[in-house]
Amino acid sequence: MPRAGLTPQTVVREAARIADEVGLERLTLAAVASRLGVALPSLYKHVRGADALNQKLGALAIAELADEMTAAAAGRAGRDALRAVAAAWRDYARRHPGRYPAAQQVPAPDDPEHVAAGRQALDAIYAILRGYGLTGDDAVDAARTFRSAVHGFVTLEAAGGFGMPRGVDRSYEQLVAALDIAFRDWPDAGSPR
Amino acid sequence: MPRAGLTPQTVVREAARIADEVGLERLTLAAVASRLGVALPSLYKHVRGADALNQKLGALAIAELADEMTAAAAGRAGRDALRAVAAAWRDYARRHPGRYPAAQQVPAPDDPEHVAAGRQALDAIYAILRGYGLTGDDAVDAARTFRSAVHGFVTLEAAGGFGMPRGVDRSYEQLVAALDIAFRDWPDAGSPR
DNA sequence: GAAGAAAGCTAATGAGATTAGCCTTGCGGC
DNA sequence: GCCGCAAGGCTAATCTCATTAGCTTTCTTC
Repeated sequence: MPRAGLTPQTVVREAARIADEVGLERLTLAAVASRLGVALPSLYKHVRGADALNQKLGALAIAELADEMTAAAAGRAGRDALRAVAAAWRDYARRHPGRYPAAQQVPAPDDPEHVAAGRQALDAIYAILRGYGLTGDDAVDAARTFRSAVHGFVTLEAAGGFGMPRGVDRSYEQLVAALDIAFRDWPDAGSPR
Repeated sequence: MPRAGLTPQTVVREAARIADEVGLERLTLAAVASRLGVALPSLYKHVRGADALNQKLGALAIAELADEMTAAAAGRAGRDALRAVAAAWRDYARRHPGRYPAAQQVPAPDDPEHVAAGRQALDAIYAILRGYGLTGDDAVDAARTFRSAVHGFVTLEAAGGFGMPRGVDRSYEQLVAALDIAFRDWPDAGSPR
């Protein structure tokens, strides 16, 4: 029998596809093995186990997300950049409902690519905030606010948490507009920086 | 041997305690049974299974959260109410790291108490927004923005997603201040209401 | 063409969820 | 007080999934 020719990468990629199809919480090693046409224990030659697969999936996802955020920000500034990155973020979460939650894991310190991808995503946000004149502690606070608002929105949306008939697209536009207003008139923390 | 004297309520409450101790994802029927001093299958006389327990846990949690939000809002208005409810929300999430994520499930339509608790939490938010003069579609958008920002923040915080040394308490204050600014100067959607 | 590492396999173990079916407790009605 | 019976708890069995151990086979390299 010829070999299946697996690599850690093919395993993680298949896991990503399955996660998007059935949801991250229903991703199992058994399903990955079945889809790749191998017996379950064979996967252990490529990944350390279910936890490690999850972490690698997170690294893949945050790298993809960071790339799309960076691309969206390219050539834009201020409110345009804010809107483009926010749209790219939500779009990624909607196209990849399984990968997206995996992307939110804290990068594993022993995986330099994971750490780098996390930093790239964060850098895309800081670049936007520079356009609003926000730096230092203000930028940290504003970046956390941006991440919170956008992440919270796409998470609640994915969970079906928005029941009212009011259009969700419209609400997201309003949320982004609210961020724009807040960033333009960023509240003074009332302490020296 | 005397009976253990379980009820659906005692089972759910013990599950809530365990979830807070070890995390919702590690909550198992086996652990609940063990803590209650019964065999695992005995639980099925009180809850339909693991999924149902999770849903009931969500109902318990959103009811608790809604109560604390309502209490925080009592006697306050405007920015004070906003700050108090936001603080109560984050506080609940920190005190109950296992219950909190369960509280985010969409209420089961066949559980009237669950639905009512969800509505109560939402009403607490609408009450705040009325203080800012936000009603109708604006209130829907603003409520989604508030939920997104606060839920996103506490979720990222719980996941350890804020790595920078900047104090997280301070960032939360700034997020709430940003919401205050946005609500006071709510962006016009540019369409008739 | 042989050696050896790498990749796959089967078998075994163990946690957890679920279902079926038994046994007993303890309450309500007499 | 006692009887009946519903409800609560149990054991046993089955299933899925994760993990480890150890065997076999396939490539690759010299």
